[in-house]
Amino acid sequence: MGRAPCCDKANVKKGPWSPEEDSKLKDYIEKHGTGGNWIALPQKAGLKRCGKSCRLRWLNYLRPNIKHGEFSEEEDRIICTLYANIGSRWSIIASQLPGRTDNDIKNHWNTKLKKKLMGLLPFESQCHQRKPPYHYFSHHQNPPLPSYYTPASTISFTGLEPIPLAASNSLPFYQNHESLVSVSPIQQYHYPNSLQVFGSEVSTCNSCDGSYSQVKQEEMSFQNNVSNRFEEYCSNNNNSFMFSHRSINNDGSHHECIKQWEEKPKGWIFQPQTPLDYELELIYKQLISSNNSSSSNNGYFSVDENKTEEKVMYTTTEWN
DNA sequence: AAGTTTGACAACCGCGCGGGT
DNA sequence: AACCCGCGCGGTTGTCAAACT
Repeated sequence: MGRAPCCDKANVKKGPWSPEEDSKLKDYIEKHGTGGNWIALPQKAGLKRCGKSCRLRWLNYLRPNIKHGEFSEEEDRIICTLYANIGSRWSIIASQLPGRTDNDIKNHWNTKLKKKLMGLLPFESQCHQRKPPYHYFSHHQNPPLPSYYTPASTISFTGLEPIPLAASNSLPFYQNHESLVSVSPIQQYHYPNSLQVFGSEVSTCNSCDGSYSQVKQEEMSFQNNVSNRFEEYCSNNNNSFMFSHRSINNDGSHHECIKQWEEKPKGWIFQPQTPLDYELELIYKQLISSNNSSSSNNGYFSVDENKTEEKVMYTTTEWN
């Protein structure tokens, strides 16, 4: 037997609140208070609403000193710091931000801050979670991704052309006629003086058939080509970067390769520039840390456990 | 201009906790 | 100790407007 409903669902109004309902609720509470009983309140206030609905409306919208509108950089920073430490305890986080409600913060996190964080995650982690960080494209000439990243099913490296970027200090992108390799600058922080190249999430490689050797050669050639371009870039920018990647063969073994995006996404770049960006980077590091200590869901983001091996490989490889 | 997609926000739902009996 | 019940929380869904195609 389930729990008895808190109200008669058939006789309560649902959906958006009208100004009249807001007025009734506000007037009643200002005169009489909540009386410590939300269930009984709607009837007393003359509202055809569930008590829980009234409570939510009051707490999130009608009560005095509620702050609406844009979150400040400082508020974002506090949210990120607290989230990194305690996770999605929205009520606790809200208690540190006067005028903000837990619902408000939760929505803000889900619609903005989390997406920003997702822009810092390695590609493999992003593939199973959220949409690409579209807003980071605005700084560059590269057009946005047309849709979700999709796994590459073929590998064909015949050419390699750098993709010009608007910002002269941005890291380069490289592509051949079917694939594109991007660089994840965030790795620079997780592994000092190192970077990794990453592409599609494909976990098996069709280079495992009879033509393996040839494709492997092309892969290595492509990788070397990118490597050379990269070293050139790095030496021009006084940095020392290395990159690599592995694919999982059909038999479960690994081999080194550069991954690709089949739909020719033009890549994205994120470089920390503000205190908030560094807060997000902190969360990113903690995610990596928790990924290393446990192969299961870290509690912040759901991660496909089938990808754990690859994910850990990314985060434990030493680059010198 | 119309249809579709995306983003932001509001609201709902179900569960666990804790106080009262 | 066991049960009931309301509250609060976090996850999820719904709605609507703006942006995009």
